[in-house]
Amino acid sequence: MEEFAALSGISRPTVSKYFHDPESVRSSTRARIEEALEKFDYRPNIYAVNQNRKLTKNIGIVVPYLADPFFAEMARYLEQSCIAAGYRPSLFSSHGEQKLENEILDSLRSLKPAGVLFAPLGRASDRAHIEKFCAEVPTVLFDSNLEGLGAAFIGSDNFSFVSQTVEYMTRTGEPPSFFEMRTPANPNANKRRKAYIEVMERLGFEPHVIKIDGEGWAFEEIGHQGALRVLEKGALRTNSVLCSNDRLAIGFLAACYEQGIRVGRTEECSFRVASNDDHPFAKFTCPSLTTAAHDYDNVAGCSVDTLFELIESGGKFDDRTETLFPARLVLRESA
Amino acid sequence: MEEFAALSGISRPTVSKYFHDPESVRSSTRARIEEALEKFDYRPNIYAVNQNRKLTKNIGIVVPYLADPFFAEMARYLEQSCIAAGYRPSLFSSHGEQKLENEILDSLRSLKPAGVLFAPLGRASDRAHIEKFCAEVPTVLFDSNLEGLGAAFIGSDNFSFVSQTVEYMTRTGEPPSFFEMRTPANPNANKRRKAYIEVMERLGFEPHVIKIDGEGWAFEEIGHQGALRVLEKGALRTNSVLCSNDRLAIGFLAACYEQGIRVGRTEECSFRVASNDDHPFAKFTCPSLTTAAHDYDNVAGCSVDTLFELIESGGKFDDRTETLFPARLVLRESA
DNA sequence: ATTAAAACTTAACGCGCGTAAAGTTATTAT
DNA sequence: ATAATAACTTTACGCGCGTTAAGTTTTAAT
Repeated sequence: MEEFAALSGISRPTVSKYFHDPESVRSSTRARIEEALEKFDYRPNIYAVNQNRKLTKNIGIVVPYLADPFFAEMARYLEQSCIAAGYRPSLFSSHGEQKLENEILDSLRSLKPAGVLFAPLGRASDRAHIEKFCAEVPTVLFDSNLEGLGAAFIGSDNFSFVSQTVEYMTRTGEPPSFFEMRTPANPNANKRRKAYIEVMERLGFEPHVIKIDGEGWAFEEIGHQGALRVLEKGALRTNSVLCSNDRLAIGFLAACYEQGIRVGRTEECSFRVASNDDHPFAKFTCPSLTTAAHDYDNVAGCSVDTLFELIESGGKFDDRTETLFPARLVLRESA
Repeated sequence: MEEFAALSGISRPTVSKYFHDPESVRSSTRARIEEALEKFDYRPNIYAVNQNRKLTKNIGIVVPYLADPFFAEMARYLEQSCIAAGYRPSLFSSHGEQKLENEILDSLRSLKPAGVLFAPLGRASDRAHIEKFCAEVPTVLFDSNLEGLGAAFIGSDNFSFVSQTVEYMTRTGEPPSFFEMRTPANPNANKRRKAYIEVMERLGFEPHVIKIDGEGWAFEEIGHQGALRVLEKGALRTNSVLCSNDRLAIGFLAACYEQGIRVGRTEECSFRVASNDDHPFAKFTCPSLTTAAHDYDNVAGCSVDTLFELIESGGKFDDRTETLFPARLVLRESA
């Protein structure tokens, strides 16, 4: 930068000021710097820049499992929103591992981020570690709520998801069984089960929860295996199933197809499957998946907006807010 | 660090040495540092650490589109390999945009990475920009080859993919048409088309390439729309189709299902669909997708190994090598 | 015990930049 | 033209650490 300043004929502090905010220098100075910039194409080192600044433009984005298309899509949206707002996002995936999640948070401190958008692992998260992190770095939680942690939480209203799908299925056919993993990684899954039971009881039906075994993040495979077992045992009480999430449903549909069971809402079908999330590929399952869609835009948009507010208000909110967006029922062919 | 050194009773340079390599200090010193470490839990700032070091442990990983499960899976493997080797990976997605790809490379310089694993956009890449970057930073290209750029290229042998699928399909049924995007983003697509034509001619069949319209990375949707049009027009010469990649095939299968066309290799099916890639979800399509699988492990493993060699040999190879791994034909139900 | 080597400490500089203070020049207002 | 700002330059220090050189202590070898 010293060199570049000399070449442009401007002092280094002024050049530094220019890079912080081009509008903060006189237009004639700006012109000279930009002229030199074209000739020598210098760029400040973004990591050194943040070394001695209280407020950086860095934002950390942490998701639990990036190979899950839901989080990949979410991350894409969040990154682009941050860039549009003039921030520099850095994306991290915990790959489903607590150890990695902790390490990511630790190394995130070095980035001195202005704020962090954080979707925790959930059940596998190290609460104490995260609590400590949130106390030091302005953090907005999304997707998966850890009670009391972070300055705010933005997510989807699981009750809205399940009540819409259950009500739709019972209104247009038989009440569904609920298909889920025995030990779900994500707290949303628990809320969905509770919502299912509550809605079923309110409607005067007996809830029927099917819990399948399986660990990790290979939900399609777990759903597939689980569905084969359920179909084989004839463990279903009615002809309709509500899956806890779309990835399980993808596995369920594959199992039905293999078994020659026609799934759908038309007359020639013997079976109906619905789900929750509106996974990016839910439109392309066979049959296409009826599902309660996350309000992607609003959840992502509200998350970044909340973080920006948090940053502007000095990293602290008076009280922790929880914002939940309702689902939008997407009727396709499977139910 | 100054503080921490004082607290541990060891001089700062020695503490610094410890963090660089714990084995490089006497065991008694190491014990004292680690004791203090537990009491005060200090961590060096990873970005400041790299400031004044010629050789960092940072590795950049850049993929063209992270919301594509293929790249998500690849990135996961690469990240974990780097971590296992004691490096610190940073992951970036170009989100399909040249501008972003360029910016990522620019900001990657600030990281002073020991090396970069780079899957370029392909057709949309800014060759000159990448060339300049590769001249400064040790870079290994993977997945998508840009002739002459980077110290090495590791990818899959597209000819092996297509020859296996075409030969299998012709051997067990009718020769396939080839289904692809008119203007594919990725150079692999062009190689696959050429391979298809060559193999078909060698087998004595007339190649038949179906090009569908569409831009961007929403391949399922593009494949879906394209398939509907093709099926409507009856533009197929035989009852079998080879899709350029699995994501197009997922769209194709969805279209077939909607049209009531039974796809598969059994007798009651009127149609066969095969593809290339072995996308993580290819096992869960309906019917499950017969496809030529990338050798994920070897491509990813060889990419990191090559990069480590490159780093150890000072960032330069005598000549640029291109390593291609053959496909493994995965027979499932669709063909 | 003597000695050489290994490991350490102190001191100082460097990385690439932010930032504050004091002094100088340019611009705007009157 | 003059004064009051605004913007700039120079100087200097700080961030959090790597790294080197010179001197001191510890350890291992004879």
